[in-house]
Amino acid sequence: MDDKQFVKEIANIDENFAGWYTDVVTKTELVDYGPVKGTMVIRPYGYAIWENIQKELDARFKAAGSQNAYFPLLIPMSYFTKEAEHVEGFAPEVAVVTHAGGAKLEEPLAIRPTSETIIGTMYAKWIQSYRDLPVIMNQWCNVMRWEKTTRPFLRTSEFLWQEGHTVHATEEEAMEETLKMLNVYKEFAENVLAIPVLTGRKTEKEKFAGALATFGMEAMMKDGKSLQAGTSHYMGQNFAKSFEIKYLDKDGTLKYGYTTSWGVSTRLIGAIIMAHGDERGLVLPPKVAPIQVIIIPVAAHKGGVNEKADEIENLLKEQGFKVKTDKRDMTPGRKFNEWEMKGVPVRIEIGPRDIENGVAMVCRRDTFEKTTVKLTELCETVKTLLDEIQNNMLSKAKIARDSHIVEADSLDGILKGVDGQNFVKAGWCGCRECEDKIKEYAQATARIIDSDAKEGEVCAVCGKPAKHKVIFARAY
RNA sequence: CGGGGUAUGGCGCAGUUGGUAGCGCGCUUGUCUGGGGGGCAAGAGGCCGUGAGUUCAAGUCUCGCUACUCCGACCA
Repeated sequence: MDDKQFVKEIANIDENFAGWYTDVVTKTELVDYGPVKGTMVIRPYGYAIWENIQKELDARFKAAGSQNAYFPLLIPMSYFTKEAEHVEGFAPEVAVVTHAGGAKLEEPLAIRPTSETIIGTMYAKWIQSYRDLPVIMNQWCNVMRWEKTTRPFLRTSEFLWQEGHTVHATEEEAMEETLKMLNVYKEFAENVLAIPVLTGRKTEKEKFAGALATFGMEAMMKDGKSLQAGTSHYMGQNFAKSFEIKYLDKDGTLKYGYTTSWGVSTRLIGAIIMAHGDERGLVLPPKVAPIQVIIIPVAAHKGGVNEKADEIENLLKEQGFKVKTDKRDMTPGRKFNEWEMKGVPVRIEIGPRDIENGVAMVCRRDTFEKTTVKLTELCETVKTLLDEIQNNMLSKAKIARDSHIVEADSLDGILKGVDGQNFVKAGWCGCRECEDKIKEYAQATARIIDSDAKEGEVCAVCGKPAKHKVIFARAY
């Protein structure tokens, strides 16, 4: 399918959202498929988005007292068996190296699916005293999980992420850290990615293998499905006990630490695509867009057009904007469409007529609004426009999401809700059976525990008194 | 792991009752164009996934294999 056909076929993105997503991802040159099933090659345009995400997150982590470090890719299999729930949860999806150096290895090596085990082992060596706490480290790396079905960015065998791992002296402090990082993610998602998220505790069924509590942030995609966009786990002393992370406290007794971990991945790029994309392709929030302003010279064969475009480019670059001038020998219309598909927030068209009048055409990606701007006011306009687009994208997404949250008090109500592409808030008694019934009946899972139930509220499944109000949704 | 589908040029596809492959896009060259996916002209590019079988003859029919994909189950 060529691009022209593509645009036609995605005219109604809700019709086949998954297909729309896959096409956008490949056609905008974000990724290519790797030779190994389920792996993706992140191309420069896609990777640049990731770099922007990294930069913004890293600043936040450091402000929260975290330091970056790096731990090995290969983890001895025996490390995994130390924490029973953890190994049970991850064993099915761990890829294992059995041979190296031309011989079979004595002990198989796991390719990290997550690094709690190896980091825990190292922390145990490093931590002696309460004076060593807290330990707050983060690593940017790749991990591998052999999933059965994969989709670029959303679920790939190998993906890039950051994983923060912390150790604290007390339960309170560790829980505080868990929630603090969850809020860092929330603030980041909303202010940088322009994606509103719901945060809250996960149910037992949905929590991380080995954690005492998992908190997550869930974002609503354009088709009403939910995407888990980040998680923060409170491990209690589970891992500390398995890996002997102990410290000598002020009172002279040896105590186990309390650990947490938190992570977000390249899945966030998928979230951006599915939360903001429209029938013409990607729409990137200015704060993560690899190119914020694309300049398109029109009738460039005429004298002075390319020179003017260069002049504008340099002017904007001096102001710190990410700018590119597209001088390829193609018709302008074609370039318009291409850069729209790639989600560039602002487009500037400059041709002989404009130069004569001392103006340029400026078009914004989020609303397609096109205005004539005096060249002398261009920098100002672009600056305001980028801010406006960033804000508009968030408020648009918020309105879209809030209008798709409904309440239900029965299984049928939940089914009807998710069929209508909604998040459904419902009472839940807290038992696994009812949760499973909802999954079976409505293909919806508990995304987060929204709040404690009030007096008189009942479980939507069994009718017994509800423990919590939970957000149910179909999920990616 | 269960059920369905697909495999033909870089991409998307067509190929009739068997007769040695065609279309659109892209690509190359030239030219006119250029403010929303341009026009004209000339080109390049294919062991039809793979192994066997039926036949004078297989992209086409039969069987096996492999890969990919969709829907379930499983999961960030």
